Amino acid sequence: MLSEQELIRRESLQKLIDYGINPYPAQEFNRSHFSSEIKENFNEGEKVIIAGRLLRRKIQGKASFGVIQDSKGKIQVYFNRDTICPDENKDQYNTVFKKWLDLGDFLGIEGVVFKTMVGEITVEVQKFHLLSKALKPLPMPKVDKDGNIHDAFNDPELRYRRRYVDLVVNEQVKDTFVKRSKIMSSMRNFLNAKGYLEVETPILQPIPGGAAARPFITHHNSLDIPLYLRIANELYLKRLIVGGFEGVFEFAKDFRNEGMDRTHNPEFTQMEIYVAYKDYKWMMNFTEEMLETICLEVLGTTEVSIGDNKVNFKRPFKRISMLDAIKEHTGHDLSSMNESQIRAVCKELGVEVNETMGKGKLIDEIFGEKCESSYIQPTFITDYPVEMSPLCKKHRDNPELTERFELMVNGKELANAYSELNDPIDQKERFEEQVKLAEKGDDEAMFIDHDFVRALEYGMPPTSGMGIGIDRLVMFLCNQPSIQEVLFFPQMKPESKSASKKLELTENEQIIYDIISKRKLMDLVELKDLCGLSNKQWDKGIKSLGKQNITKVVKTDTGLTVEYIQ
RNA sequence: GAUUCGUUAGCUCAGCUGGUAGAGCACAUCCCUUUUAAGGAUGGGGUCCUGGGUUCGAACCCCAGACGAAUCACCA
Repeated sequence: MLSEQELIRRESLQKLIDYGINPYPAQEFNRSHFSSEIKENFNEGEKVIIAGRLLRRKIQGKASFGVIQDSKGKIQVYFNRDTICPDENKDQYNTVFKKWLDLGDFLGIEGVVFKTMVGEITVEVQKFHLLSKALKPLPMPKVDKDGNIHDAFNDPELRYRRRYVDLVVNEQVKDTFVKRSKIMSSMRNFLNAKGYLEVETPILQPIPGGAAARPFITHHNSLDIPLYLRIANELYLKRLIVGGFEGVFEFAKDFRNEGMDRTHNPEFTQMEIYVAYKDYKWMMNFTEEMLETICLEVLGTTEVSIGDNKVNFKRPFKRISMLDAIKEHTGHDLSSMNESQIRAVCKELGVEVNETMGKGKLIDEIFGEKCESSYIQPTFITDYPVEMSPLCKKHRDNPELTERFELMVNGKELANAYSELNDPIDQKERFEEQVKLAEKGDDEAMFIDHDFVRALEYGMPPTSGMGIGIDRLVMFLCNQPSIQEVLFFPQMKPESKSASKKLELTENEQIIYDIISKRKLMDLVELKDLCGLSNKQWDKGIKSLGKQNITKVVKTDTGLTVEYIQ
């Protein structure tokens, strides 16, 4: 069902066509300037050709002001009837411009730059060309002198579902995505400059490996096998290190079939990098250098506001081992405790645990509950328990720990890195432990990837690998509280199809219709009784019939009568 | 998954104790030649999220459902 405004626009469209104007012309439109160039280099009297969307229009008789928005911003345009129509025929202004154009249409404009009396840089239109007609009205937010936004288009659901509209009317949304793109190219440039190779590895994987997560599953018809959408690309990148590359990285879309909230989308982007002959200590230096460089390139500063916090990405970042972090925050030194002692600590601290958790998992729980959220400034948490990290080398000094770090920022994990496990026999055993977990019902335990073990058997040099969540990094650097704000098209439930046409009468309407269409005219109360419907059903039915112009309720001296309209 | 709040015109939102739905912007008609969110006059526009129920009467009360947001839980 079209709204009145949409119907009017379709009529205007037809009138334009009848008048001989093609509302969707094919040919290229050559511009001389972007809006920003005109404003940055004001040059009174300069002839310019611009193009964009008509976003505001104020008609005041023979003159009108408008605003054209192009990809670089907005600029005011001035339409004067006698400039546009120097001859007798004033159609171009009076009819084409005033009556048949609408807000949202794309126009090409040839004109001259000047400043209005109020001092705003403006293009006086000499000729305008319709480049594309818009049939739906855009929301029209306005900003007043005090910076208040009126009629803001700010319903998150509508904004995400119609991101194209969001981008047109909310400039700051565009800024976020421009920044996202800059962050990614800055990171890519940094990695390329270090001499590492950007690669692409399979998204459809027969064995989803490299992380603990539930995968999406699909099916390949001609092979007749299940395939999984990748949850990580770690195992493939490490195969490439086996193959002899010095360093490889990939910006990877990963997919995890888990809950959605403001920090989790089913598909998200991770950058993973693996560098031969390095360890996790080297990777810490590398990571902080990369992040500092990106901040300076994209923001011009290492200082970032994230919510109420000020975060500084200036090197060096704080480093602390997980056990030291726990000691610092709880006063408990777990380093020499056994499992039952740690379990007692959990109880004392009020950390919820269950019987299936081993020593490592207990330590991880304590850290997650008591420490994680307090690391606002970038901090490397190092040396995780071995059970939590089946792809990571055991610590050189302590076999219960691994050479692993996570980078915490604003109380959240941003990056995760290892000295990669390259002992094939150890790797196979760790996989087998995961299988035992799976048999116990852990639906996130890893599958055994025999080919990956085989690759390690051919020999992988010592390697350090790191994964960094791009969406989360963008959230931090753009100070956005939700992942949906940094994804163009966040996953959403499908729109309901309740808009399905209701041309036919409902059951209740049909009952009323059957009676009144034979009698043509009758008393309302009598009709209602004859129908035998409940009050609500009657009320809805008769109102709906009235709206569809099938019946009409007429008030008379004696009461109400219902009339059937042919 | 739990709790709370919300869903009314194209957009942003009012709508009291239940009594036939309102405003601003946008739209339409007319007037207006340099305006700064908003010039003037007039007018049109509604599945009050959906379905039931209570009631003489429901946008409003009750039940069920859909969708969304926030918080929490779970999860990287």
